[in-house]
Amino acid sequence: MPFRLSTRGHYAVLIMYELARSGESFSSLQDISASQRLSQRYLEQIVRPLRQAGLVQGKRGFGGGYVLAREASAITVGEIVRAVEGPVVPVECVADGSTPERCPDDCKAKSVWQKVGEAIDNVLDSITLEDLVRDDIEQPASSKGGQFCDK
Amino acid sequence: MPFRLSTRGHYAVLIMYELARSGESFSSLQDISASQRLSQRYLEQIVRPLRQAGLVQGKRGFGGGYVLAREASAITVGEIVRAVEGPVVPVECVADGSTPERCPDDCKAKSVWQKVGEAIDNVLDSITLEDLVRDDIEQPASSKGGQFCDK
DNA sequence: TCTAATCCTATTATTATGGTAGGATTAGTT
DNA sequence: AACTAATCCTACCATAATAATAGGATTAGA
Repeated sequence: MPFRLSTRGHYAVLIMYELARSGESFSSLQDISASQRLSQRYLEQIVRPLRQAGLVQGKRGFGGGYVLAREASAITVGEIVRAVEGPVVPVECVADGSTPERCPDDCKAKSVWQKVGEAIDNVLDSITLEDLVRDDIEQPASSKGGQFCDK
Repeated sequence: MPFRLSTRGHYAVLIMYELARSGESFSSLQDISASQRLSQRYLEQIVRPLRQAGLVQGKRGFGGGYVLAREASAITVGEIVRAVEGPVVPVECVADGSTPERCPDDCKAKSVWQKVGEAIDNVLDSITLEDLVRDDIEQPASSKGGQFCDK
């Protein structure tokens, strides 16, 4: 189906959401993956680009884990997704490095995909981690345990 | 690269664009694929769901081909993409048949993906084939030949 | 020194993508 | 009637991306 987000982007947002809920204290991936059936090993791979992008800070050794590198209000979902998955580019010919030979300037469909990309970025950039956490407070969860999607 | 559209959706729009330009006369896939290096056999597969969705009308035999089943102004890019690729569902848990066990009701990220999906649909549904063709008339192409993207 | 944790680099199974291929059917042309 | 251009239908396949798994190195608190 079109315009799919892979599990990497999906899980990345969920990890960041958990970190935002944990506030200042370091959360281990073991804890984050424990409440769900997600592989800790897989989450390690997903966290790496988040760290490299300066969105989280890792602390090694006993008692280590991750914290948000910034306030939750200063981190958008868009930053998270792009850090893990790269830029939002629905179709090749809209990408930065796309050669004009592969897509002539007068390609009319191009503007459609550009608009789609912008619309996606707009939505993602308009939502911060704080927004996600606040919603959680406003309408308290009826079910205990994790709030992750999918497996 | 998140939120990608596959070549099927991409090519489907380009096919429909060509049919919109051809007006009432039947255009063969051979003609449409000839100006580009797209496989006619592959286009056949892409056109089928368009026909099944009632967007185009096929005519067999010598001199056959395809025409738009409706006016270009009554066909949106969204219809085309969804006919070929299925509904716009960025993440599984937002899909219609998604089981609640796989995604609890209180999943906060869910609302994000729903908003993204709606934003994409809004853009795609706001653009008709006529819009694409009209843009083409307004700024006449400097290059002759096809205006397709990618290979 | 033990252990819990982050880090780093491969490897792998599954799935989706992007086609190709073979043929059947339809219908105009000669 | 034969030929040919086209749509139709079904299956198959090679490659790439996805989604993990795995082995191990490093760090640092207890």
